[in-house]
Amino acid sequence: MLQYERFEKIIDTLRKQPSVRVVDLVPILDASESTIRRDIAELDKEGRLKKVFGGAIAIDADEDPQARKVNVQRSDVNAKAKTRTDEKMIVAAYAATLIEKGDLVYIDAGTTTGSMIEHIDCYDATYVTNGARHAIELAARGFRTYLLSGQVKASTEAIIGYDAADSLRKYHFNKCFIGTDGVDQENGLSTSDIEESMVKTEAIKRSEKVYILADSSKFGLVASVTFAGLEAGTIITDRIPDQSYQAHGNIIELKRQ
Amino acid sequence: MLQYERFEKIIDTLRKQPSVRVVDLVPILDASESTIRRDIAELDKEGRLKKVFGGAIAIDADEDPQARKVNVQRSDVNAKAKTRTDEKMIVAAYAATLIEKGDLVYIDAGTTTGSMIEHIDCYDATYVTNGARHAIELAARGFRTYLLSGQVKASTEAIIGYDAADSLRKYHFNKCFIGTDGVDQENGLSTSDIEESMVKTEAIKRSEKVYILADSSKFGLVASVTFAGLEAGTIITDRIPDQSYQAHGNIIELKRQ
DNA sequence: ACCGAAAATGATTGACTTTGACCAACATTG
DNA sequence: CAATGTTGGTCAAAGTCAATCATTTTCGGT
Repeated sequence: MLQYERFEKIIDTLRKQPSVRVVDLVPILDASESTIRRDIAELDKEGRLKKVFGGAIAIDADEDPQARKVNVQRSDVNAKAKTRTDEKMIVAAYAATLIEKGDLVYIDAGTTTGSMIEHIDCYDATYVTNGARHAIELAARGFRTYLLSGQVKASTEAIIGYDAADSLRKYHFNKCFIGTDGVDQENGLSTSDIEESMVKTEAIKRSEKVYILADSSKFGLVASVTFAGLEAGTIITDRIPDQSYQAHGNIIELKRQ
Repeated sequence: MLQYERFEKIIDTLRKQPSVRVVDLVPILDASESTIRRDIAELDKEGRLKKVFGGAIAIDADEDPQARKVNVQRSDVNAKAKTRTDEKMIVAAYAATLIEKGDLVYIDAGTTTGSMIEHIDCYDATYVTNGARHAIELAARGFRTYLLSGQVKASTEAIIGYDAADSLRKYHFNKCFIGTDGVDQENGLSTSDIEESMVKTEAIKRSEKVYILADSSKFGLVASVTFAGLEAGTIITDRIPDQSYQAHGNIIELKRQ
């Protein structure tokens, strides 16, 4: 392994935990204690971590690193939630009205779909979601709520991966509401996480009616992984920025210019 | 554990409670009294806490330093007016130290097990839980976290019922940490919700080592549904109120009378 | 492709630091 | 005042460190 790789792995480890011991790094880096000590000494000299007896601690030691980490990740979610609030809310509020008596509904994790929850008023329906926080809110509001199993992704509080996609297989939804990071003519609907995309794809496959929630800022964007084509469902948006998308015909534009 | 980690944990403990005794820190830090005394002496020298006879007290930054001095004089660790939360915290903090490298750990939903999370420092382990809030917190702190599938109970934010118990069946845990509403000689371990009890029973069945977290107030109580006998696992408590329980032999009592 | 210098690595070692156990002295409680 | 809990000092054991050296890898020059 390259010295550079070890440096990155050490720094990366200290991003995930406040401190690390030399001996704990041995199996991670597959290098001798001597080498790791030299690495830590070098990184300390560069000011990228603080060397202490027995190991190293992440820089900015004054702060409580645990609290800091939680705050950082929470603010990830919060920051995204605050951007384009109005547009998202218009989209979310309309989507919520589509839920009808007796529906089995899937609600994708994400900020836009999360905004739906406060607008939902159909108690004679069952809700399934992969958003841990969504599930808590839905249950607190008295809706019959089910959560998927699987790994929890910290930044979005979503259940993702193979396990989550697999636990979707028992359901046959009437309607599903899916968020997206990008809507593009050529590349369809895309998201930044491949494990999230697996869940979205599976949910779409298992639903009679598919609604994609995308505020106008998402058009023209392409994220890492395409999880479906534009024709996969009905796109709900506040405004279509580019008329060429209308050729698809399955777009609901809420705020006509 | 690095000296730095102990420092942080001591300071962290003092953020949650105004004072702490040396002997109470032993199970939390998994270090000897000698070491903890040295740590407290060092932290006192750095001005991050105030060393007093028997333990340490927090230095409240918001307070007027003059007033603080008065408090220092008056405040006596040995005049312990501990609340129930303190007892839960002692139990939870100790339980967290039991998690080791490579473990596959199950953490039951509930407040006592929830208190464990802030004390967990083993990043080389995998965590499975049926607590939606627990999963969010664990993931936010950077732990590899999995959530069970199933219905979400609003009042406890727990995933419960047949589906949850079923989704446990794929796992084989090294350790599980289970909360309980009652610990009784005759009626064993009990909880108030039959659907929660199903999950607890299944988790216990699927774990090599079983830890029951029960602060001293739980002894002698019987809730609606028994989910296991007293012999099902090791009971961790702050204090055993009735010596007759010691006949079972698998009880860890953290706070000697 | 081959060579030799330079750099990186892993093992070893003696010095140094930290830790836990012990204990006699001291403080607190009832 | 007796019983109990706490303290700081000492010591041996365990853990960690930096320095050193032999070996391996990398790299530039031929």
